Amino acid sequence: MDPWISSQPSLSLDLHVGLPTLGLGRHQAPLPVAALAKPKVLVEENFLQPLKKEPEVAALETELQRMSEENRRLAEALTSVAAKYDALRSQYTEMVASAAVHTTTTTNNPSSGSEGASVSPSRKRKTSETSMDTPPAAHHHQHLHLGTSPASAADQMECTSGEPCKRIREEHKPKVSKLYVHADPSDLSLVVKDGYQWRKYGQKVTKDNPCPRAYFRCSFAPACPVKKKVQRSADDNTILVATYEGEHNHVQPPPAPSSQQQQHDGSSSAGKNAAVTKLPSPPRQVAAVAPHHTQLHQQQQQEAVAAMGAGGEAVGAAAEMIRRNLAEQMAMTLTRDPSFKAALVSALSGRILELSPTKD
DNA sequence: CGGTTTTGACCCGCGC
DNA sequence: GCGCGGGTCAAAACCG
Repeated sequence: MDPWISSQPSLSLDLHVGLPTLGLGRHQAPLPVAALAKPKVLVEENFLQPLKKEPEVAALETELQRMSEENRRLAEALTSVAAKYDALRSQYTEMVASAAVHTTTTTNNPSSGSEGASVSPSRKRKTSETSMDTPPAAHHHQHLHLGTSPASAADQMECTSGEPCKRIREEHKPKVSKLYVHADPSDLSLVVKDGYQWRKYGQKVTKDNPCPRAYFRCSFAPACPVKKKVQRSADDNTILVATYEGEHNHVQPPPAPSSQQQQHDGSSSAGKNAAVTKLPSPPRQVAAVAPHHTQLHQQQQQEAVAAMGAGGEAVGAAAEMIRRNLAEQMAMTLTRDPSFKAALVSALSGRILELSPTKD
């Protein structure tokens, strides 16, 4: 999400009050020279101030620094969240529009009915991700809104669609999460950049989707149980659906040291998938649900703080990292917040009612 | 040369 | 029990 945030129009929330806190690190470089040149002057200047105000001013300055830094972070985070929300909303609107077209033309078997209609209706087994009974947009709605536990969302779908809730087996399945990534439709590779290193071990053409599904294993740690399935959405082939199973038992592999902008492409070690990195912009994360990411971001943040404490030139990068992770966590927290979800659902459902001309 | 991708074959669970 | 379909294996090919 990172580089495109900077390209977003500023919300002008950064008041720029006080000293440029993050610039302090950079300003510290020339400072020692001046300090060495005339350290006394600075002290004397302070002492020339009225004795009454001196501690107040110092305290205020400190407070101002802290506030401005906090303000800056919050502004960044807010910008990120707003941009994400905007992308998500536009994507959702697209899906709703396409789903409306599908549902008005065919009530059942919305996926063009080419393959699904030819087989018997009971030819549906696991209902792992795309069942043919419900409009595909419904799945997207579920995953967009119930990001944290799509498995339970699937359960809910199963129950609401009239079938018995026989999903007990999935209870003890590894954690399943889905990630929707906007990708170039001309790009045939099924690579989703998520910061981890993956090794492809299989590819299959599934029945309900003409696009093949790729199977990946985490190759960063040999014992890592996480698996990933990537497949293009049946309705919108510009969307890659990555399904994660399990949780990583290791930290996120560090980004390539030279190219910091590619930090989320852990699978770029192989030569061919460079096609994905050629995307004009980083893949827009339409709906991200990867619970394990939060921990890793926290860890990254701690590392960044540690790097910041070390000082030097890493301060800028560390601060950037902190802001980035802060924004990530805020977005994650928002998407996890039930009240936020409820508000989002109500807002979007209102939007649906507006978009759909007449249904009842 | 080591790691990754490709791809056909095989395994296994589920519905009938 | 059989067939279908998803998931995995493993050998060959590929790549840096």
